[in-house]
Amino acid sequence: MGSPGYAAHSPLYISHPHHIDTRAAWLDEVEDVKPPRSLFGLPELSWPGVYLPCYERLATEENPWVLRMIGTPTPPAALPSRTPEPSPAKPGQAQDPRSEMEGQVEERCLEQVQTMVVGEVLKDIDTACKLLNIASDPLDWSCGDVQKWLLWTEHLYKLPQLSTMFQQLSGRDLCSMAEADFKHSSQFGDVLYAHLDIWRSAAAMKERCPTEDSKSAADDDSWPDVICKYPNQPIHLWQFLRELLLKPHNYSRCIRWVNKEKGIFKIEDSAHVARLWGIRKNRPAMNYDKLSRSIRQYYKKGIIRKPDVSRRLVYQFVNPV
DNA sequence: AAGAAGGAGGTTA
DNA sequence: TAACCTCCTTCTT
Repeated sequence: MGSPGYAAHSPLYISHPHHIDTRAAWLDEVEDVKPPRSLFGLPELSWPGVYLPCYERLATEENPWVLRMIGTPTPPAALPSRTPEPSPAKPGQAQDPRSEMEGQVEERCLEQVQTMVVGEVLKDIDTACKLLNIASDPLDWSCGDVQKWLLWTEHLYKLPQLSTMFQQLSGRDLCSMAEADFKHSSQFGDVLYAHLDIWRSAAAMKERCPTEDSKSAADDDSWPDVICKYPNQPIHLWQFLRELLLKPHNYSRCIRWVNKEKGIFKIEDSAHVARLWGIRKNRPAMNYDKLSRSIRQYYKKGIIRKPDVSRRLVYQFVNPV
């Protein structure tokens, strides 16, 4: 791994960059064990002992979907972490039917977890596509789309500036580059390659399972009708902010609900939110001064207002979700 | 210093 | 024409 602290090929890192340290520490604990990679770089499910604690560590208030997935946390002592797999029953030795059943249950649980993780990764990609107005398949990206994706990835995962190194490259050009090319391009080239790899895997998966994809898109009610029905219509700032708010496990570090029922939200990182908006609108000079001016234009229109008790960087949707 | 408020003119789809 | 974008001044935190 060329970049200290970054675990490439990990969807857990991809979706949860603020858990890098924890995950890195965890990886240190198990660095002698190298799981086989599957789709999205997930370890294969035949490797349960090390896999589960990872989700437990991700299960924070910022990752409610992980909490949903694992349900009641299993006490660490009960997890078979780093415990050798039970050895196969020797001929003539009676297999304990109870442990066999537990094994099957565990396997089913793990399959469900993997399905949900993959689903969440696909949703995250779907969200990014809609926010950026780009195709989900990197092969379809124009040079401009590549720049948008690079800028977005840089800012979302706090990577150093990478976009200047891939000027004039289309998505197809980017996909034709080997991991080594990425590594040579930048200190964080391997991280970027891992991100791209996940997008490509997702696109390949969508191609294989178009029905599942359309089903998940239909189930996702977090997008306003105006975006789903008119995908090429320009997104409004208020819609953009709302979509960031509806994806707290991705964007809570820059914008979060203070009171979702009342529609009150706080911009935690004004520069970051402005940058994301600037990427979306192809306005490199966007800053919070300009973004806030646009928000204030909503006062007269009755879309956003300041809450009754005015606070810095806190606004309120007039019509809450 | 950073943010809030709002006027005014410009740009884009 | 709407929805910003940009720049600006003045005031507040």
